[in-house]
Amino acid sequence: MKIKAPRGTKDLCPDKSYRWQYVENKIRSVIHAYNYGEVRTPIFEYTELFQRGIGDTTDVVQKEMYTFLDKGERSITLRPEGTAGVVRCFIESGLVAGPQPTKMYYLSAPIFRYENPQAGRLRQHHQFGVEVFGAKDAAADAEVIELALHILHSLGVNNLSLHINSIGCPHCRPRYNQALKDYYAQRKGALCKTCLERLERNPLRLLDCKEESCSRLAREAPVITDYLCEECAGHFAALKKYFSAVGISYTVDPKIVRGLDYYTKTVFEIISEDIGAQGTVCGGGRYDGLIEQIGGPSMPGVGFGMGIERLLMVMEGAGVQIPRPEPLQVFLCTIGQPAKLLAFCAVCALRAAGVSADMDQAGRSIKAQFKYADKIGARFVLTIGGDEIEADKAKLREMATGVEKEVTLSKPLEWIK
RNA sequence: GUGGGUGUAGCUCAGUUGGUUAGAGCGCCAGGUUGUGGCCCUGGAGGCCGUGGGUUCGAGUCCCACUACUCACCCCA
Repeated sequence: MKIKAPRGTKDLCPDKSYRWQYVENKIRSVIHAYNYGEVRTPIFEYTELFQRGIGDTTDVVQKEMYTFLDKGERSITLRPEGTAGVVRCFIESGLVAGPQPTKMYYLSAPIFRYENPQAGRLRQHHQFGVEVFGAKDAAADAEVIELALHILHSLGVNNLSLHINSIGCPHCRPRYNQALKDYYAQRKGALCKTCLERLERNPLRLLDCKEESCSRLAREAPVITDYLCEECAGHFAALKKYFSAVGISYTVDPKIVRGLDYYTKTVFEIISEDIGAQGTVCGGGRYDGLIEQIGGPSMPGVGFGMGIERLLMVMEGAGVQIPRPEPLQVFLCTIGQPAKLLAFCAVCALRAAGVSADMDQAGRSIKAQFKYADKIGARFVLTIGGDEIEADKAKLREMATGVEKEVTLSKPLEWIK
């Protein structure tokens, strides 16, 4: 039985990794201007962190975590999202005592969820994400969303829509939940089975149901933005003002609820229509209670996660051309052992000077060496044999044109000019 | 966890109403004059036909189970 990669995981082979590097480089170059520093936290944490942070009753914590006991009987969990670990690090490292706000990002961080894989959904995926701690103004919400859009645009992705919502805070959300329950309680007959179950536990979820009868009810249901407290309503209004000030278009979508308990006030998703059913490329929002929840001071936070795999799918769908890496500059064909020694010295010298170079290591015929050089797309090929060694001259052949020029064998750095 | 689709060579796929040693193209390796790529020609390697049962004289082909991949629900990035 062949051993295969675990279900829901993907290898990234050399013929594709340049795409990831392109995205990563672009993200770094854009975020550089935003005053964010990179943070790298462990891919596993104590399980309790996620139970406290994400919420005990969420699907993620209840059925999607990779949790196990280590040899010291500690309950460990592979991180199912990025924010909790960064918050833990923020508190533990003492950054809480530094100047605020603190702005951090993580890039291509592996994320693990035990889900059933499908298009755009894996058991291990990778996220780019940002977190801003200690900024309560809606300017921070606006900044992270603008940052996400800026990065997407810089990657050539434009056919996306921004959906925003406010889900209130611990002061106003209970009132809305009650209103929802009252509304649905009078209409139980039209609800589907699962929605009847959701009614008590998480009424917000009913708004998202795809059943025809449920979604018809949802259209007439109370809207959360009508129930926001003064502070939350003001925050939401301020966010919209920032958007219109810089010309960001959005749709207010009361159906956006998010499945992580820590969100307050602003929540948003950036959605693509082109990559199948899992269209959310970027999602996030504000989490003003989380830092305190995890044992830090009472301090607001806002951030997002962006799925790298989905991002690449969107780029592919949009036909974005990603530049391929430079092919090998020089390949050395050799005949005989003395030529190999000489070639080895030459590739060392070329590489030391920053010129990519390689030589035959398979012990092949000259013809096969040329074929190989051709297949890997080498720009130049130079052949070394007895005659060349004796004369200290060799022909450097440009493969695309077939044009050859004579070079001095002992001076490899003069070959490529 | 639930449902649909699909599993034959590294890849894309053929394989007739079940019938003898399982095929093609591409790719890989090697040759086609002794030191030269792309085109062409020749040869080679590489498959327990996803796994396990069953029906049958005989199964890649029919039946069942399992498994993997895939799409979708749920949920999310």
